[in-house]
Amino acid sequence: MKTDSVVGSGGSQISANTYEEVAERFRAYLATQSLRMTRQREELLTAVFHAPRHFEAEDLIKTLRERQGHVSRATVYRTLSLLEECGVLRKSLFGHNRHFYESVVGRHHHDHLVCIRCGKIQEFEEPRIEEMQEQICTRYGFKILDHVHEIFGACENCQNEPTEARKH
Amino acid sequence: MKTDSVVGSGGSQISANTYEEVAERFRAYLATQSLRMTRQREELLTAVFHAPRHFEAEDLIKTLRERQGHVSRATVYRTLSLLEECGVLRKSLFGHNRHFYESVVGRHHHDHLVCIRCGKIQEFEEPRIEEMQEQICTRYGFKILDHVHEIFGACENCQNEPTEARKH
DNA sequence: ATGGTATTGAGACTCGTTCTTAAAGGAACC
DNA sequence: GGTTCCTTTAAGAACGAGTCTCAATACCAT
Repeated sequence: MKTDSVVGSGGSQISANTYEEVAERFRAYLATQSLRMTRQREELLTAVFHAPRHFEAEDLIKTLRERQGHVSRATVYRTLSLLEECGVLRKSLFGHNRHFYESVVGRHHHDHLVCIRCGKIQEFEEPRIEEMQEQICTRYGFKILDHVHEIFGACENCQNEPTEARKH
Repeated sequence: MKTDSVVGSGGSQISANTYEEVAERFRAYLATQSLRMTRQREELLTAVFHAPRHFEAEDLIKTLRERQGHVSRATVYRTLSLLEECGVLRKSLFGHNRHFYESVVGRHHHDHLVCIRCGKIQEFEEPRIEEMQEQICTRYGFKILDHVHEIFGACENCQNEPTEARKH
């Protein structure tokens, strides 16, 4: 996996890599699994490439529905999983229940500060935390496959807004 | 919130605090919200107190169903949220979708290594990570309310098991 | 072009969770 | 104790995200 090229923080497109590079990686992965490149998978890849930095599965479904080339819900979910498996996408938490995806090709690993009021997502990078994670896993003989590290709270703008009262 | 008494790692009961202390905290919270202590809420609290360290909402529903004092599903979820709000319970991730709860009264903050094969949960404490989190939030003017830091992977025992092949 | 897979769409289904509604239960006041 | 005014409850319907089923269709190596 190459993750050495870097992207400035704050952009809204997914990656510094070209569509062709990403498509190539996907195609290669499909080949290793004896899976095929189809019209739907290609269309999805394009949609993902043009999606905002952080998007939810339903967004993608909606986007694809609006175009002529319809792709079914099941296929969207199936393909998102494939893209996750081959390291093109990463799935994160948007609040305690919802998920969002983001493209990771050509980007450094990072985690998120999620504002629970306005939904804003701020990325952060902290290699020292990653390193400590590794140490912890070593300590317990645990083989790390994946992790979720999301911080929920209020972004600068939302801290001043009044809080809602409990509704009975 | 007092969280200064400590509990050894590995026990299966939830906390060093007595039931009365926890009940008192809950009652106090209810009072501040003009909510009432009811038979159901009391029964749930007892069930939570006797639940294993990490449990899911459905476990609790099942447990309560087996006793005479039945509590409805909706009430269980409502009460779990209340217990979370008042700092008695914490909700964490058990795999990318499922949730589990654990009691936090009288316990140090910790996070989890979750084995995705056998489901074993290993707790870990790393104050330096927490501290860095704080720093990051300060850097972005973010007010942290909550965080999720779960590491998924294979525990020592499960690392040797063969992996399953893709099913088409 | 053929054949053997892989893939797809549509909708049924699951699962965890929340909502709705009428009925029952507290609490405060008389 | 009775009245009044909430709050709470149970049961099941509803919800939303995601998965499964399966017959029809698309790939692609030959």
